[in-house]
Amino acid sequence: MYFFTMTMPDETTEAAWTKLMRAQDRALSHVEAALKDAGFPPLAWYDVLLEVERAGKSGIRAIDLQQKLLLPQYGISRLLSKIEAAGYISRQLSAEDGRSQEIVITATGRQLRRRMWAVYGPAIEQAVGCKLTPSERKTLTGLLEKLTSPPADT
Amino acid sequence: MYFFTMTMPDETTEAAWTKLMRAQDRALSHVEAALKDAGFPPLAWYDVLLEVERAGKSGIRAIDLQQKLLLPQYGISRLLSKIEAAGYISRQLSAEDGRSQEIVITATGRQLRRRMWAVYGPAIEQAVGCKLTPSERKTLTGLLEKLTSPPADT
DNA sequence: CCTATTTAAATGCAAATGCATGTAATTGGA
DNA sequence: TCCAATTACATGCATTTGCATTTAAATAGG
Repeated sequence: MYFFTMTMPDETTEAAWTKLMRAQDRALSHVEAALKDAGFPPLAWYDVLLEVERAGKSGIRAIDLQQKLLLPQYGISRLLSKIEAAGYISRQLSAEDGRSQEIVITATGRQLRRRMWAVYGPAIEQAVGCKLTPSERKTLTGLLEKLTSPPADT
Repeated sequence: MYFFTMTMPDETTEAAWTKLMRAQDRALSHVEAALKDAGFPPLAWYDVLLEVERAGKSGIRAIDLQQKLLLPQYGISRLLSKIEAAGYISRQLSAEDGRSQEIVITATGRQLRRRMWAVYGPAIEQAVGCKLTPSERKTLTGLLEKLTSPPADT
């Protein structure tokens, strides 16, 4: 038999929670704004292009993208439609699985990704890199990593 | 005369950026899901109710809420409409400034905030508190605080 | 081999969001 | 005092998102 206490957070937890929300919002806003100012599509496009580019010639299935990018199924579906319509990727039916599709990056897609990185990279540097020392960045990464660890059950 | 280098992020910066995005997404999703599962409105409602409650009898102006919560002007405007329609706050015209309104929490609003906290608190504890030691939480908070510091110009 | 279940992806519809603009009150010159 | 600029807030419209459902293909069980 178990007693389980629905423990309330202490001040250090509340503070960490709040700062996490604020810091992420700030950093993300900065990056999204930089992309938009430069006339580029949203960050999500970059993430897709990067993964699809990494997948190489054989491409990647939508469902695998979905898992990598942690987006809902309909989110990926519609995102791919837009990126395809813009000519940066192509979707071709999978030979093995008729339900599936292989997504491949196009030449202009590769180009767009590269040009976006020229804005995205410095924006990350401004939002995160230059605010912390290398050792602080490692510490931060380690602590955030712990937060991402599998949720304690129930 | 200045030379300015658009520096690219190193691996530690990229890692910190990525983890920040992931960890925040995880934590926020967990909390939002907990609230939704319990039949409560989104987190933003809580934030509003808390600030309005803190403001006490005299209330708080929409624009002050806007600054505290870092939401766009139209976001606050519509959010307040919904929360008011649900009966948790009341908006009354300001005596001093005819453009402005004083927002005050209602009894049921106070009650809702308290009931939400019973879910929100433990959810934060699960998402953040129990994953880190108190000293780690303090370190994390400090590092995130640095990220929120004013942006380096241009 | 045939049907029930599961899986991959698309989509209709309603709600939420972003952007630009509108309205009304206040402030700040000249 | 009068009018232009600013400030506080609301809202129309287009886009995006979330949810539930649909379609079509693959798999599993008998």
